[in-house]
Amino acid sequence: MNKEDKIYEAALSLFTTKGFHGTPTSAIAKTAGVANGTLFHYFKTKEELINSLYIKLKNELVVESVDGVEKIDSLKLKLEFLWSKSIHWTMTNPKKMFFIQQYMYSPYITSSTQEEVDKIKEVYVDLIKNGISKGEIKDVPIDLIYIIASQQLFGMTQYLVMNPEKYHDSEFMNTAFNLFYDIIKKV
Amino acid sequence: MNKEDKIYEAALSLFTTKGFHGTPTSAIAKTAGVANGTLFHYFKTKEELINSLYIKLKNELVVESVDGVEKIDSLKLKLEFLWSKSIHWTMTNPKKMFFIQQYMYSPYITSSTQEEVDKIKEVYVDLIKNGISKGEIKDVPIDLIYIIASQQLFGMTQYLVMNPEKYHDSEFMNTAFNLFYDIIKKV
DNA sequence: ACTTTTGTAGAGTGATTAGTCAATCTGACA
DNA sequence: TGTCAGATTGACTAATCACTCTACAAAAGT
Repeated sequence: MNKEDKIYEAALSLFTTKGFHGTPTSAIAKTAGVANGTLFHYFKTKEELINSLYIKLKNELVVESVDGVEKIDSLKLKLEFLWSKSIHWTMTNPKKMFFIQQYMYSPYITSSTQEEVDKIKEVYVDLIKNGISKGEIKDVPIDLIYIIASQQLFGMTQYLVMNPEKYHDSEFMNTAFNLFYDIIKKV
Repeated sequence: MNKEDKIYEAALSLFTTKGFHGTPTSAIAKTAGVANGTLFHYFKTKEELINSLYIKLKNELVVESVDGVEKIDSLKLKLEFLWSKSIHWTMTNPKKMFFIQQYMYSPYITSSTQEEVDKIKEVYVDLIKNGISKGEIKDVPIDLIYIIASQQLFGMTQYLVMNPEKYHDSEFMNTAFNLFYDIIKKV
């Protein structure tokens, strides 16, 4: 693994366990197995590091979840696909999701980072718009649907991380998806 | 206002805007209008301050939301009461809710604080248990319902803080509550 | 082969910070 | 009035930290 990725990995692990202020850049460098100066070669400041990491992870989640969704026709199945892929990503990378949740609204994340990340979510917003116009999704403000759906997904992943055996209980997972789908589907 | 409360107020404001590491205790003291030493008279460490503040706010939210709910009979109305009171608290104290969301899963919050806060949520858990046994709430694990319901509430408050005019649109608020209730009610 | 760019190292530094401490103040109670 | 516990102050300190700087190594370009 190259040094940049090692730094990302070390930062992810330390930020989630000790917090931003609780992890000196020196500790990140040490954990990553690189010199102090190397860290600052790749990232101008500590803040740039956390922002880059955030963008990287958000991208990773979306890219991996979306891959293959275009082959599916029905909206419900599309949603189920995205939902379960997102959850799968979380279950294989719990730290990463934890990081996202922890820093999503933190003051270390700059507004320009937030803007960049907002672009990524377009995929989902388009899907929702489409669903609304076809009358399959409730006609409420898109922002609201989006926030609520993602919060709901976060809640579910939190539960699954705490109760991992449920993840392999397909009956449970089915109920779980419906818990998600019921909010947004038009009755 | 006494000095302890002034410190709480200053800490709330600074922590949410600058983050935990971004606010020196000296800044908290200065904003609160007290001497540096006074802060450490009331709170042994900076960490104790953030933990006390967290507990204080969580308590405030629950106490203010729950007040009066016992007079209501129907489960749905009880939930609507709690839901709208929680939202009302958030709309009148957006900073406080923001603080809670920001630090809920942060490493500065110790596990003993988390335990203390968990006790507070018993009121809600009892309500859910009751609803399940009466067949009014979906029969899924309580922890799951609780997490999902609270995440959903958080999502709604986020939306309302960003779109405050909707808070006074009673038709919207009705739809919004149903968005909440639909997840948990048995069909 | 030579030059330029990029990567890597780690000691060093100036600034900042959490927490201490000794001193003074306040007010309650005898 | 005198005593005492708690409140308040702010200067001080020991430690820490983000970031710089200089030097060298490796690659890439020409």
